[in-house]
Amino acid sequence: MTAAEKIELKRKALMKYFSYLNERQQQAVFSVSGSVLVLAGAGSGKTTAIIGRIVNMVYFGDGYAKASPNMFEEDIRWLQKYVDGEVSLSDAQLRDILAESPIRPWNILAITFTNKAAGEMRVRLAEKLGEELAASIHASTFHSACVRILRRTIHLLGYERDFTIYDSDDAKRLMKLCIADSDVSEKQFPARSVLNEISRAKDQMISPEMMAENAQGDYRRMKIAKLYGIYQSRLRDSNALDFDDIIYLTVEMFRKFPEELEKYQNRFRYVLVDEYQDTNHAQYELISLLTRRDKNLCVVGDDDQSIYRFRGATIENILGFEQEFPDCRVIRLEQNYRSTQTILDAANEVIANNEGRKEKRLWTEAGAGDKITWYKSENEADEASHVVDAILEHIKNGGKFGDNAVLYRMNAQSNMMERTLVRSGIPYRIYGGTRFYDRKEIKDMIAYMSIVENPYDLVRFERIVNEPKRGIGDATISLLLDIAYDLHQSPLEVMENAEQYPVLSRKIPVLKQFAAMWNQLIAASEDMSMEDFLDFLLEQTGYRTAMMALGEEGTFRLENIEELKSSMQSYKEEAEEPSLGGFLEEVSLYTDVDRYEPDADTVMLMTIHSAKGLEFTNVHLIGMEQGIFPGMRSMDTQEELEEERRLAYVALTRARKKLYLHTAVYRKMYGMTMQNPPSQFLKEIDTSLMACIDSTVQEAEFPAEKQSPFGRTAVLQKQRAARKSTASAPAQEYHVGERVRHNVFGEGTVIAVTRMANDAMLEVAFDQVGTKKLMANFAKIKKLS
DNA sequence: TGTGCACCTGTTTTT
DNA sequence: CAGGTGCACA
Repeated sequence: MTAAEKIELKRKALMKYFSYLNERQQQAVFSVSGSVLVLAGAGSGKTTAIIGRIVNMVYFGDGYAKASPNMFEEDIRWLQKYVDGEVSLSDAQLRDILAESPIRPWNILAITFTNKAAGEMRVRLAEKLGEELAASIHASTFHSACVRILRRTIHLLGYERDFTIYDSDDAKRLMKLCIADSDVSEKQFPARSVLNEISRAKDQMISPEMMAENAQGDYRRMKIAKLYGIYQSRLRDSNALDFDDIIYLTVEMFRKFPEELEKYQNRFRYVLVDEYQDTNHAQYELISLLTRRDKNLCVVGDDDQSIYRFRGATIENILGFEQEFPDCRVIRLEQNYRSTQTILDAANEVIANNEGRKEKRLWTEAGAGDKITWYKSENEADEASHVVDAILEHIKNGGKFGDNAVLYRMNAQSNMMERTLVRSGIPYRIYGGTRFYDRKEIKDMIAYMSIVENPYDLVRFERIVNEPKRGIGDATISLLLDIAYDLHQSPLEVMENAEQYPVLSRKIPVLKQFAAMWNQLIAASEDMSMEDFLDFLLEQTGYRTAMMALGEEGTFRLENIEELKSSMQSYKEEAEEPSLGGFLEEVSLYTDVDRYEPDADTVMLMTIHSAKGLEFTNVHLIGMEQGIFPGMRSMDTQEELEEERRLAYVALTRARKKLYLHTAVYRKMYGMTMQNPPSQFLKEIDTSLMACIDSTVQEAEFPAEKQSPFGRTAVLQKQRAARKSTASAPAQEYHVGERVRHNVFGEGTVIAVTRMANDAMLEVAFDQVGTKKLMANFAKIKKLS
């Protein structure tokens, strides 16, 4: 056997090992060294390929590209048998024969955007590689990776190691304080938009000084640069970082301290970045610094799914990758394992209208499948009941609620949908909106715990110093904060020494009292479990008493705080060295998508943005109208329109089997009724892929229809459909004791009838599923006579 | 300092 | 329509 043949044999064995992947995915798996761009279309088995790639690196190293012909005769025979399928070899045996300097797992850095994605990656790696090997692979988000680096090195930039992380709400509070102390008004410079500009600047690695320089002559930008400067110095005073700082400061630290960079280059010799289309410039810079020396960088992404431009993601990172890394390999994953060809055709057709993209065309072996359904409704109520109809139809055919997702462009659109689902007794969950950790009471608790950990945290201090009310008002707070800023002291110190500051004289007792409580909390935090400390805090601060006084609402809030305790418990179970500080850090980097439970058998409601990366058997896309999707503000520029189109592409490709598109002729928005034409994206889909169900009333528009022999009935049917999409008996006909049948819940007995405006609420004891409340006009129920 | 009412202004949000 | 904000007044 020649050397070339031996190498070939090794490669065949590797291909056999990874035969669960298609050819393109295998290419990605075997491209271990150098720079690699994987363009992974929606549903193309991207994650499977990434996991495979890491497994290959850890088990076999660069054994595919750099295979040596050195093998024992014995091994050759075994390998030949393995390739021919005559024998199966264990992972260990194969590694023995095939590995060429396998990569040590701790030399691999795998970066994702969400905690969920990172967690999933760790789980899947553990399945393939075993706990031990998987644990030493550094798989985390940009932000947690950088936080870890900064905990070690941030003192080089003059921050303390135990810095606090501010979320956007904290940042906004801080910015408001900055604006209040400057010579501009919040009217001209809303905190939100100033922060946005600062955020974009940090994405570009622009410092306050640089911004001021660039802004010469531009009044607005000069003022913003000034605010940026104040904001940064106050962050530093509070020993706090905002989300953008986490990346910005890491890059800055690496730029200023090459010896630190080198340490991390030695540690992370192989870097993999998922969702590369969503990276911003600073993140690009970070990756570029880390991989500058060894050049082992693999990025995976889909330019067509770049939907976070408004948050600073630059699609140019992925589009320009080949220019930045001229020797890179480009691998396209276009075979889709999720959707039907019909859905893919529609998605391909829509996205093909974009100019700035890398050509890709998704295909599948799954077959054409059902046509896409376009429901034309009269208004949003009608639209919602069409969705409900489709869901109930699916249930009737043996499907599950959890197979269905309702996706929309704006959170506000969920309202009518939610009401209609409630009335129909369909279980659902809404994702997005107010996150658990965004609830006021939770943030208050976090704030109390934060100032115990870090008394310099001015923003969290400001948040709770008068919550519950203690007679420390805005005027006092702002005086106190000014002193703290000027003396670089913590508000705790200022309060303890309140008598030294004449301006505070009238408030000395309350301030001293607060300081005493604060110190008491600090002491307690040191010798109590986290949960006990939370209870203690709730008592000492008077928060519990204040909540009790609020009645029902307060009870609800206290329940949420109780739930925070269970977060603490699960944190303690998972963390290596649990601490209050660690818990606070985890909480600050945690988001609601992490709470997504695909197993719950409920209909999922969410924005298209939050649906990215998820898949559902049936997707109901509501509000496919000009002005909503694409949104009013996105229709002016080509770039924004293309982003909306990518969003449409994401939405369409979420569906496995069935896709329902919905339009309504009239839609109430912001309290007024709008009349929007169907979305241009809908029109970009070939009509042959769609079946249209029209329940609008259009007599005036089609006078010809009236004259045809069937016209009258057609119009009548439409009118009936428009009025009510389900044929149910009028409310007044239901009485207690009557037997009814529900499409989903089966038969049952009416046990209560509550009359309402022009409907009635029924309580029905169903034989199989127990008692349900239904609106007589909306639920699909029928009297059994 | 705390409250209530008139006014205004509305995308999307992985960390 | 609805939540957030600013301002006037107690």
